[in-house]
Amino acid sequence: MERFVSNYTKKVDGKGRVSVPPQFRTILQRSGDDQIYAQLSLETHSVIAGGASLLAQLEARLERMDPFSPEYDDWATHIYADNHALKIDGDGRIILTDAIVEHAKIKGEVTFAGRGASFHLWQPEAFEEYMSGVRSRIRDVRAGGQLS
Amino acid sequence: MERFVSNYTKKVDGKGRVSVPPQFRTILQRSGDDQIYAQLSLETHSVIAGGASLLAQLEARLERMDPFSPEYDDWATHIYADNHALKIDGDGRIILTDAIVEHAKIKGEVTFAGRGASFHLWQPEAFEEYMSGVRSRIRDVRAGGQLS
DNA sequence: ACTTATTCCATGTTATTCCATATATTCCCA
DNA sequence: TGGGAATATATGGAATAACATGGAATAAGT
Repeated sequence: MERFVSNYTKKVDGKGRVSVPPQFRTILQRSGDDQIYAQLSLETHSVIAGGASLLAQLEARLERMDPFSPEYDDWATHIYADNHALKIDGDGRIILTDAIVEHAKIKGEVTFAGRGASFHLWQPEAFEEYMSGVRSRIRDVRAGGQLS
Repeated sequence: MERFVSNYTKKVDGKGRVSVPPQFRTILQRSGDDQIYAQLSLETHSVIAGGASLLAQLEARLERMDPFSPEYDDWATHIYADNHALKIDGDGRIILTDAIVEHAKIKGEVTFAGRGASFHLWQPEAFEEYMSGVRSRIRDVRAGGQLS
C-alpha cells in the first residue's frame, strides 16, 4: 500500500477551498477514493484524514468492542459524528467544513502532514510546534538509552 | 545487498536540482527504486536517504511498538511527516525540497556520504566537521585501549 | 426569489520534462 | 600502453505540462 509521506502547506480561499497536494491526491485516486474522510482529533487541534480505508480501520476497532457497552456507543458516535466526508472536486480541491476550520483554528493556510496510511491537517504554526515537540521527545528517549 | 560506499560532492543549481552520484544511482536502480526517501536527521543537520528498503526498515521498527502509545504517535509522525520522497528524473537528478535545504543548510553543493544500506546528505563543510569528529572519537577510544 | 453550494473557466505560476553542450570515463585497438 | 573514438555524466537553459487559485456561471435548496 502506498503511504502518505512528507508535508505540504496549501492556501485556503474565502470559500474554504483547498487543493489537495497532488502526491496525496494520486494515492487516493489509485485506491479508488473520490472523497476524504476527515476526523477531528481528540488529542490535538488537528484533523485525521484519509480514504475509505481509514474509516474501515476505525470501524475495525469498533467491531472489537462490546456492542452493548457505553464505550461502544461513545466510540461509534465519535467515529461517525465527528467525521466529515470531503468530496474532491474536478480541480482536485476539497472544501473544509466549519467544524474542521474551527477545531484546527485554520486561517488562510493548511498543512497536509503524511502519516503513512493517513495524513493530518494542521494550522501551519500549530504543526510546526507539534513537530518540534515530536522531535525533541524522540531525541530524549534516545538520549535516555531506551531506544536505538 | 549492495552498499553505499564513499562520498561525493555535487552542485545544486538554482532550481535545487542535483545529480545523484552514478555509483549510488546504480544501486538504487538495481533494487528497483525510482525515488529516494529522505528523512531529516534528529541528531545532526543532515538527511538520511535511501530507497524503499530504508522506509521499510523504519516501518519495521514502528510495527514493534504499541499502536496506541504516545511513543508510537511520535515515531510515526516523524517517520512520515519528516520524510521527503524525491523522484529521480530522466537525467538522474533529484530536486531538494525547501525543508531539506533548510535543515541541512545547503547552499550550492551537497555531499552524498555512503552509510552502507543508506547514505546521508550534508552541507560539505558540515560533513567535513562531522567526519573529523568521528575520526577523533574513534582514535580516543582506541587510545583508551577499548578497541583495536 | 434569494441564498447557498457546486461546477466550470481563465490565467498566472510552478514544476517537470526535454534538449544541448561541455566534460569526463571507458573501451578498443594500434 | 597510448591514443582516440564511443559512451556516459554533469549542468544549464528552454519548452512543455501540471497545478494553484480566483472568479464567474450554473444548479440546487429553502
